[in-house]
Amino acid sequence: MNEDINLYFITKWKSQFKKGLLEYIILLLLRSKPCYGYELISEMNQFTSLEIAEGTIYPLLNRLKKEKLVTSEWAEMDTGIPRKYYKLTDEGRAHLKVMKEYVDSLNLSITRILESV
Amino acid sequence: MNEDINLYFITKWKSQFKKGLLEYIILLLLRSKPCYGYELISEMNQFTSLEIAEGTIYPLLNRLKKEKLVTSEWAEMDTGIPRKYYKLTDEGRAHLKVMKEYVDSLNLSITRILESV
DNA sequence: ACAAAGTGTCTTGTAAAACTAGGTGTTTTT
DNA sequence: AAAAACACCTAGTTTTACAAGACACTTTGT
Repeated sequence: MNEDINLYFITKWKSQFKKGLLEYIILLLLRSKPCYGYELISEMNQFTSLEIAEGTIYPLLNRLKKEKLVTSEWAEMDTGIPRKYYKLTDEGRAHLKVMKEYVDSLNLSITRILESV
Repeated sequence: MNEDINLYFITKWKSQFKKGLLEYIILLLLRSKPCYGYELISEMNQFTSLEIAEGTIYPLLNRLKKEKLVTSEWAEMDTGIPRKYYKLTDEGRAHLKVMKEYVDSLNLSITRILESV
């Protein structure tokens, strides 16, 4: 059935498809509670089929912090390694709202294309 | 209401968000009938809020052609400038199917996050 | 008749982000 | 004691959207 599928193309495409989506999902995951980086990776694995590398998430979180969409705070644990918790700011919440509207409108557009074309 | 929104961030994010999505939508638009580049730009404007530049679509179409997901053919017009029509191949259709499944599954994931987190 | 806007394709160079492939150190499991 | 999992980070590579052009023909407005 899928003998014609160029996996190299699909893999590359998936990687490109992630761009922007990842930022959106991270902010979405931070909506209800602060999370630390490693935790976000496992939440991502739990909720989606997206595999996110550590080399991806830490620069991404730093970007969000620089843009003031999140703040970060070290948390000493009773046991285990200290964790850096990231928390959504009011500004981040406002941006997330705009992003959600954009994503929703595009989804609607795609539905329209699927139905009419 | 939106005085806190960093438009530079949103613009950059939207551009990143397009990556991969654009390839998907172009293939989607080619499902039912061959189109030429300029036509795809206007269809894109008609169906979505995505603005696609000419400098974006022609390299993209060439990429799809190199991957054999589309073929192209010049068409002389009775009047007007010749057009290069792009047509989805069987291979392209198969890839589109895989891509649609991926997009759908991610949409489901996002819905799950929105509902549960 | 002439200018402007629209139609149509294409190229070059730049910016942004995911990923690979590392590094560091701690804690838990085997 | 060794291996795996936990937890953070960085540098360099690859890919792609986009800006800013070039080129050429056709239609519209004055």
